[in-house]
Amino acid sequence: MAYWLMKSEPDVFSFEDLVRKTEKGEAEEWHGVRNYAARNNMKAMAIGDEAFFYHSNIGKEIVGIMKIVALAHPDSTGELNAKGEVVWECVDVQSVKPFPRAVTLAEIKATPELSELELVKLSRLSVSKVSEAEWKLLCKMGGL
DNA sequence: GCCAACGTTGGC
DNA sequence: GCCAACGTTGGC
Repeated sequence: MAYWLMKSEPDVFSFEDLVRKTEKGEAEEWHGVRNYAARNNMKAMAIGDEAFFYHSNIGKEIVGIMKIVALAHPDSTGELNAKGEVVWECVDVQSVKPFPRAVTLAEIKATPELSELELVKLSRLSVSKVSEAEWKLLCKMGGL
């Protein structure tokens, strides 16, 4: 079981949007990732892996937990290459639970134990890894 | 709105 | 295969 962190701009797709879909029994395709490192992380995901949902730009905070419900598959919004293949892939996710308290980027940066978090070190990576120790600490900071 | 970090592209 | 130019992301 691995842990991840995935970013979305909430005015495009927010955690609340994901909760609404999950309540209807639907899953969300995490489409639109156009970065190889992020794609490789998604290909490494297993069903049941959990991920933090981070609101970038607006909020800049971790707002909840989601889980991987489908392995990486071709991105339905992905462009085709010269051979007619879809280059980009993505996983499907559903919400698990919101954080009682959102954990802001400022708080994360102020926490020495989180100084190695990929969210901090590789700020432009939209799908990053989280270690088990980091995961537990962030859950605690989020009030879980 | 600016800028730093970083990925991608294209000329050589 | 190197590197400069350019585009994009995301924090401030």
